[in-house]
Amino acid sequence: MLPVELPLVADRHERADAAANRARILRAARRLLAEQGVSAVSMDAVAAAAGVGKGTIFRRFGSRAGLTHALLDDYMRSFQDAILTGPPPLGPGAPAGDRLEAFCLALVSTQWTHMELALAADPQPGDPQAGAYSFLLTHVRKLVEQLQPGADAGVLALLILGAISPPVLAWLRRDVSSGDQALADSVVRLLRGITG
Amino acid sequence: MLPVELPLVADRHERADAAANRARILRAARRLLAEQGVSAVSMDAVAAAAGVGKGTIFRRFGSRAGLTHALLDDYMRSFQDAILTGPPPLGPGAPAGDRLEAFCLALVSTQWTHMELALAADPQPGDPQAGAYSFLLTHVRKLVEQLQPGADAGVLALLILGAISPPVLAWLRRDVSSGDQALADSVVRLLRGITG
DNA sequence: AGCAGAAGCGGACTAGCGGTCCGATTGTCT
DNA sequence: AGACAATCGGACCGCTAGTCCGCTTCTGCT
Repeated sequence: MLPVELPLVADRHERADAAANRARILRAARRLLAEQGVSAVSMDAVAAAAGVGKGTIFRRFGSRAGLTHALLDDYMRSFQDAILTGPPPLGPGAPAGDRLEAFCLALVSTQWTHMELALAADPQPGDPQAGAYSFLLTHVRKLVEQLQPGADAGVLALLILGAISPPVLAWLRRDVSSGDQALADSVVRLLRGITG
Repeated sequence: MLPVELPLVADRHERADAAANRARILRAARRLLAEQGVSAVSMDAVAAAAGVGKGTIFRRFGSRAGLTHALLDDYMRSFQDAILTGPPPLGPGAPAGDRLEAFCLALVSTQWTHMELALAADPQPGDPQAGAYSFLLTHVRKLVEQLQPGADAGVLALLILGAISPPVLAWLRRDVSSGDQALADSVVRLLRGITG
């Protein structure tokens, strides 16, 4: 399940104006998302902010989900790198329990930082765009397989990712007045059932 | 946080035709949801299926969220009763750990049965309609407080409910080929970090 | 350099959504 | 029976994601 070859990385021969427009679209979308929140990121709004026609966006990214996915790639790629080749405990080399804990805390932290984007990109069941998500899922499943050989690792992995999914974090940020430390403690505590 | 007085239970004097229409709307919505899935339940579709005008639905239920909430009340009410006054371990009387486990398994089972509805009613952060959800949250929080006095129970409760949230279950049903028993085992295993 | 054809572009257009509004209708109480 | 308020229906609004196609612009070849 290696890097999944995230799409749209540049066709062999992309025209210069097309490349420039893609960059402008991504920049505009990111700015809108950061400044006005997810509800402000309609395709029309992005097109207007980027100074291109709506057709251009759809030609480039296919759909709203495709654009979201492209935005996600940025920091997901570095997250994947940290897991696959970075230093322990996030990267290889540490015991599975430590890696699982580090992974969950890092994912929480990343999603917390990019909350608006994480919410927008939260994959719905059946979403064929779920490539990045399935990378996370596979990683967790492998760690759980080592930690709990008798369990159904696929199911457990899904439960774990659900516990720290973007909607949950968004609820937390809104309605629960707890520090980051309380959140980290809680995640670790919940994982103790798995990490042993 | 008692039963939250679920709304729309019948005004003091509701005209007979209005009551009949409300029943027809709910019946039609339930049928559409079961037969065609959540994406088929637009307000226009419900109106057509119920044989009433769209205005009637909005007069009755206020909004799409209100209608969803009304649909939810049905089985949520009995679920609340089972928790507040039913026999242990779901109801009062059993140790907190057993109650938490029983609660989670029962919630999974209920949502599994009413998957389409549960998905449609899954509250978004900041949703003022989240009354039924906040009942569940409070219940879990209280149990966690007993089990883990040192922890931030509010945060943990949210994480636990996130792990068995409707989107997670929907993913499971779609993409993971595991029996119900594997799911129950996994839930119990994850909770072991909390139940001790 | 110039040209031809492909690639890209923009924005009018469509279908469908949740939600509003108000003239016409209907039930209810006296 | 009659009057009045509650209720109804569906046209209408603003908005969305996504499509389509005539026009423009870039680029590789000669």
